[in-house]
Amino acid sequence: MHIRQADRAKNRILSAAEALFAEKGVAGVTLRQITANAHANLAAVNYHYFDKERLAWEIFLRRIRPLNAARLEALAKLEAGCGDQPVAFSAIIDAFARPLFICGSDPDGYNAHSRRLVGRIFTEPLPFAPELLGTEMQPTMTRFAQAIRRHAPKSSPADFVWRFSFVVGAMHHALATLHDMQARTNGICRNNDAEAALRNFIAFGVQAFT
Amino acid sequence: MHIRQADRAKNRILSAAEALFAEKGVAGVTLRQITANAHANLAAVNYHYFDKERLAWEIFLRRIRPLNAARLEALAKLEAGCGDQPVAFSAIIDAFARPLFICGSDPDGYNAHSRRLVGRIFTEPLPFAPELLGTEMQPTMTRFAQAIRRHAPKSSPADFVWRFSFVVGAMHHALATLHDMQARTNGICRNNDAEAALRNFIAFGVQAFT
DNA sequence: GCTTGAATCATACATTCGTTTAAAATATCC
DNA sequence: GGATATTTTAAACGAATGTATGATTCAAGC
Repeated sequence: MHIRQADRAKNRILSAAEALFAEKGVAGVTLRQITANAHANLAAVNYHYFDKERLAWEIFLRRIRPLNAARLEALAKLEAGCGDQPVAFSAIIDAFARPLFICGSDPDGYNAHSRRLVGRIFTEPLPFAPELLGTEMQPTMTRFAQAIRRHAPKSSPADFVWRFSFVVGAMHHALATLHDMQARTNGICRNNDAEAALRNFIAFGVQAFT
Repeated sequence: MHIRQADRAKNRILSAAEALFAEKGVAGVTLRQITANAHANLAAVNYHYFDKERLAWEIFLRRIRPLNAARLEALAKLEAGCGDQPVAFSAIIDAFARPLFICGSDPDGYNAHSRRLVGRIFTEPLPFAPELLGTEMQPTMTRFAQAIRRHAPKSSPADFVWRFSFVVGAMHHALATLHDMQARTNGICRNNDAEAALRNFIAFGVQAFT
């Protein structure tokens, strides 16, 4: 039943637009490019997503929401799992970063383009960026900031916040540039090597807070 | 002599466009917005800069070129200054970051918008981005990577390259989001506090490589 | 098989985009 | 101060943009 031909175009548009937005930014992509890559009609975007802005909103939300849910769930499971004994610090960083580099339980085609898209979130200039960051990202950020601060050597609030910001920046920059690592490292790193990125980032993040 | 009224519009366009590009990205800004903010005529952009792309090119180059020159000069002076004794490691990170956060000898109106613009360089999707990064950024990057690697405990080439990439990412993310720190740190940090950002980043960078 | 609702399609709309033109204004130099 | 070069201006251009329209095709239920 219901291998609906109906939502095929709708989903093709979602994938094509995600890839294009990740490469060129939302403002740098036209609906005609999207529908051409998706092998769909121009009017299909407005039919299925009302307008370009809501399409972008849905694309970002489709990734951010399950990602942050996975991060919070991993952190909760972590803190609940080991009773009163302190949580392994690297496990917190892992819970923070792994869903961004390697998709967890909610694949839905999470790929290199998705990573690059998520890496754009903080710098992509969108009308709904403040709301998106405020409602979807900020709670997870403060939640992890608290967890990290609890398990790391104390420093002044300002020092800690700066450090946290740097670590987040390193992570998102890595996501946004993972597709181009080979050229920028003179061939030492491979492109889109998410496993290596995650492994190295965890070590990096652990050290940053200790 | 020659306080030319002539290039006033030319310079006003440069400043207005830099601020707008920093906020909304190149693709998200129209020539009409630029010329309106610059109190100049629409045709002035094409007259003084030929087209929008060359305007963007000049804007990025105006910042990157003196910045990288200042960084390389600071590093050279550092290595020449202390004979055979090892260079203070924090001084290398300082030479790397200071020209980005606080303008050195080549002000020319370097300000909060300039920082945000420079912070965009790695993620801004421009036709000339590969060339810009390759010819202007890459040499400085490899030069500092060598200097850092020489004065830091040895690690495998891959590990070091990952770490270097993370540090660069942290730096550029900080530049790109410095304007919005107060909201994202629940009021702990001030907006556009470049001195605090630099101070904290140096400590962060030193630790990342030791 | 026919009807109904949804999806796709070709096409056109009104704006807005970057760019061009040519005249008006301004600065520069002898 | 008048000739010359440079800059600014208003107006318009074609092309490209997001969106809307109405017909057509498709899938499903009775």
